[in-house]
Amino acid sequence: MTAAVRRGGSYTVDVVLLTPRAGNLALLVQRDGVKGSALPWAAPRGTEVLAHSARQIVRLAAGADAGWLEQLSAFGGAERHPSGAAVSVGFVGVVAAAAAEAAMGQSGRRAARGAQWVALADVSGLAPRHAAMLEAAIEAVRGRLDHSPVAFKLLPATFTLSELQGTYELLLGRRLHKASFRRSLQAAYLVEPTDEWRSEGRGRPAQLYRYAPRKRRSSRRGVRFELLAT
Amino acid sequence: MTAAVRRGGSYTVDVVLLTPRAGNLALLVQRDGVKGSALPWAAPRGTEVLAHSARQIVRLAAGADAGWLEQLSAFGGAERHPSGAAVSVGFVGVVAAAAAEAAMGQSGRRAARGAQWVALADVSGLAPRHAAMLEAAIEAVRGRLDHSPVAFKLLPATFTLSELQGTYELLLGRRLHKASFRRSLQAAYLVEPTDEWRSEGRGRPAQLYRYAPRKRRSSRRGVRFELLAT
DNA sequence: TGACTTTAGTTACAAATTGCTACTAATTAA
DNA sequence: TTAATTAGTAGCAATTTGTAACTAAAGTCA
Repeated sequence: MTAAVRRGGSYTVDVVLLTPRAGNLALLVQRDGVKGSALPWAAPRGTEVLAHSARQIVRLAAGADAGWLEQLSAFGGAERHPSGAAVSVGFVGVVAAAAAEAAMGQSGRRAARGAQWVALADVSGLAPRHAAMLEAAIEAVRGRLDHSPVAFKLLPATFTLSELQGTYELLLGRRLHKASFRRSLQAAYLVEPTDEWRSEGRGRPAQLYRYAPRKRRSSRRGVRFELLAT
Repeated sequence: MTAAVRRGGSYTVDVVLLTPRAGNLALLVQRDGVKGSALPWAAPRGTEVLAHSARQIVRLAAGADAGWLEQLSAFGGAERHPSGAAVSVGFVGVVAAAAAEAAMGQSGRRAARGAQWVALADVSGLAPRHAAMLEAAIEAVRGRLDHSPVAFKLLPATFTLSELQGTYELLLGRRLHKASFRRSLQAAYLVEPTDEWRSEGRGRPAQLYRYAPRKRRSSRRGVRFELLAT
């Protein structure tokens, strides 16, 4: 694969794949021998649709499908890629906890050899370009949280509102207020209650909801200058 | 240039460059002979920093520097590029009206031959990949208007608040309310008044302002579900 | 001159949104 | 039973937003 890149001077597609794990975010890395970790990547030939390449990389490396997958941007220049490719197209994706676990389990292992989930805090030894992609990925997830169903794709088909809020807090890296969160959620018509309840140890049982967005118009509001001094 | 792309199987960098013109947005296109229009592009060799390539393309094609320039994403797959390249990295940029005019003028022409500004409504004959880039560029500008000083870079160094609001309206494609716009602007500490006033025909003269963002913390608010049903 | 038009800029207020505290509800543990 | 723990709701003060109506300073024209 590396040889193909060098010969053709082609490009690579690389994926930052995230999953929740023990209350934190974990990243899928490939560990080959003694060398550091790397994001899963490939060097597609010809005119394949970029998103297809990315989906294929996820399937091969994680042994599961990404619930959400979106392109970041292209990375090039001085920051080096493990393959030596001049340009790399980055993608971010998320995999639900259950799917990630299943593919890694001893029994039905479908993930690639050498692939493993590592807590974000413990990630080290990435090539410069991969480190840049990881940073861009976190920022992209936070920026698109309002407009993409990222959080919902990190959860199973039914979930409690506390789990949903916890996912938002995990991705945003800050706490949210319960009442405000639910009020905003209600106004957005994004979930509908099932008639199931889950009793998880102590405390009052929580009602399960499913993601079922109803059509509505986007609210056109005035401008909001979030622009900060450089 | 096309030959180089075919031989190396390399990538291209393409730029969607916009400027205000007669109350509308205009796009910089290259018209070569009878064939349709194309966005300005290049096929950098080796490990050049992508943003540098983009800046160079702007300078050569428009004969001026972009006031703001940001990467969109990579485009590949079935949508064809004029060069036949497998992947293209798109950029969006804006040029202030004055700079764009100066470079195109008969006297000090520094823009490339065949380059011309065309009103967005009149653009036609773009290759599929370039059409996709243009669409993505408009969306990107609207999405980043709150976080990037795009509008300010479209204006001269000093401007009236009505001109600034008009620029926002042009980019967003919808009207804004005067009092609300000014209130938000004030709260963001982005501009400061000069002691100059401009009298433009009839009506009360307007005070000139300059872009001078003051440091402030980004407001951390609760979540906002802008997510719409697909 | 003085009424009218045009554009700039401000004020004021009702309506909607938000942050937050304090409550009630339903369960397990002791 | 009582305490602890988690789910969910109510209500209210504070802030933000949409909007109409105002004042201000210029030009136009009878």
